Amino acid sequence: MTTTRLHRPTHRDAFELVGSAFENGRLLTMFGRCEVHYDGRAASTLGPGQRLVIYKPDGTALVHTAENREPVNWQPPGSTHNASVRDGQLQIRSTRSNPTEQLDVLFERVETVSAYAVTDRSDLKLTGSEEDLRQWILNQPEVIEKGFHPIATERQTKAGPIDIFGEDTAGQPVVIELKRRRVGPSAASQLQRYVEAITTELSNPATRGILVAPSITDRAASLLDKWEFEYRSVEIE
Amino acid sequence: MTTTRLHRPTHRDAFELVGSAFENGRLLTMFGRCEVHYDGRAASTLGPGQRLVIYKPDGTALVHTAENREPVNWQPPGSTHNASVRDGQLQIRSTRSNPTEQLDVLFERVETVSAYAVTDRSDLKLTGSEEDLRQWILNQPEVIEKGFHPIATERQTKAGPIDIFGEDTAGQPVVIELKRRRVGPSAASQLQRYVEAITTELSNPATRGILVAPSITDRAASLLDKWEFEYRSVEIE
DNA sequence: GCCTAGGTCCCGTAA
DNA sequence: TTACGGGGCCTAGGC
Repeated sequence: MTTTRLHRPTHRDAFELVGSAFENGRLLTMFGRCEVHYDGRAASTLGPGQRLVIYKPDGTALVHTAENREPVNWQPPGSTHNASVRDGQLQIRSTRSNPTEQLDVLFERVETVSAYAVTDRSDLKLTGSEEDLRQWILNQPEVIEKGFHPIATERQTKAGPIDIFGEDTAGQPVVIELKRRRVGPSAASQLQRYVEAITTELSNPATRGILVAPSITDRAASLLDKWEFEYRSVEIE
Repeated sequence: MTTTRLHRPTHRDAFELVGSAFENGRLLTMFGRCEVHYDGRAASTLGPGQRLVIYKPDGTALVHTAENREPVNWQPPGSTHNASVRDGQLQIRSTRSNPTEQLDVLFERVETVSAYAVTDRSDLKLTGSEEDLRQWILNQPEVIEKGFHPIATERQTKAGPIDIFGEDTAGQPVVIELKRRRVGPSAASQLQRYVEAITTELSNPATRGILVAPSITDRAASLLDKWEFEYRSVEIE
């Protein structure tokens, strides 16, 4: 029996199903009128209303309204769920530690509960990431400039790892920061921190910084200008 | 009739329900074996497996597996959903423009479909945000230092808006960057950009920068040190 | 529409 | 465990 469903159950019947779903590692969906209380890194309350609530076997909890991609409340994976019936409400509490957080969903009425056994899965294959852009550039370094010679990826510095580190035809060090989409000021600052670290480490003030991205905002461009860094427009494919 | 459900429907029956749910602004959940294809800012394929798929009346689409808080695939609000039956599969395509993106969910078998009418709602009240921290500091500016005098919040500069701008007892400008949680290098760089902008704008090299957060990483601390900025540890109550 | 930064960001990876 | 940066980030608020 892979799916168990109840329509407008009593709190006690819902409680039974929910409890066994938590025990048996089922994926659980609930729809009904509820209020939600969260306390942890922040704190929130959500007054009564109809929501779709999802509990996953990995400890995730999601409270969704009819709008937006983001859940209005949630608990990350690693939490533990616990159901109880009290004061005429079905309460489901999800707790975790580090940080200590607690999410309470109080159902006044449950419209539907469904428990699914998820056995069949496969993994996502995604292309177009920053990693793909890096490989594409390493395969044709001339898109940076003629004679550019990559030496290392993820080269460690005191400021963190550099996306691509290399040398130009004059043998000067080049720090490349890659972004797969349009960049703002933070990417320019990130590049600045890396160039600063390499300049210090190599005692070579001729170290160049190049920001590689499909496009760039005005403020980011003026930061690059100030620091005498360069920009290469590179579209991902 | 607020809820309509089908268990192991034919593709044609599911198609009917899905279509009317899209038309009538219902919140739709589906569970079944499907594959998923996405193309847009990136591109991805997800092989056959059992997933929970959610379609919202605002155009949101979510594909959830049994793990993680994040959907494995999705479409943001503003997309339009369209169902069809072809090649023995129930296909639901969600498209949007700017950027142009397309999400196809191909159901090989639908275990459950549910359509919910969501009429009852209320809004989230959240506390503990950076805005709350700002108000708390404005009410007692001495937590920054004795005699600190706030002048403006969100003060505009060429580099962007400053969280809190003020003066110290010596009448020197003070730029405050607030963070509600532990900060890393990016927050220090952000502060640096603002202090730089104010220093230039006021032609006052004595401009002070203060980072206010519950805690700080070593790299962030050494950046503050280099730029001669200060740090105040402030817990959000 | 773009820009900027916050977020209970989540998430993976490396130290 | 913490630190750091990517993300199809999403979302809100300005302009």
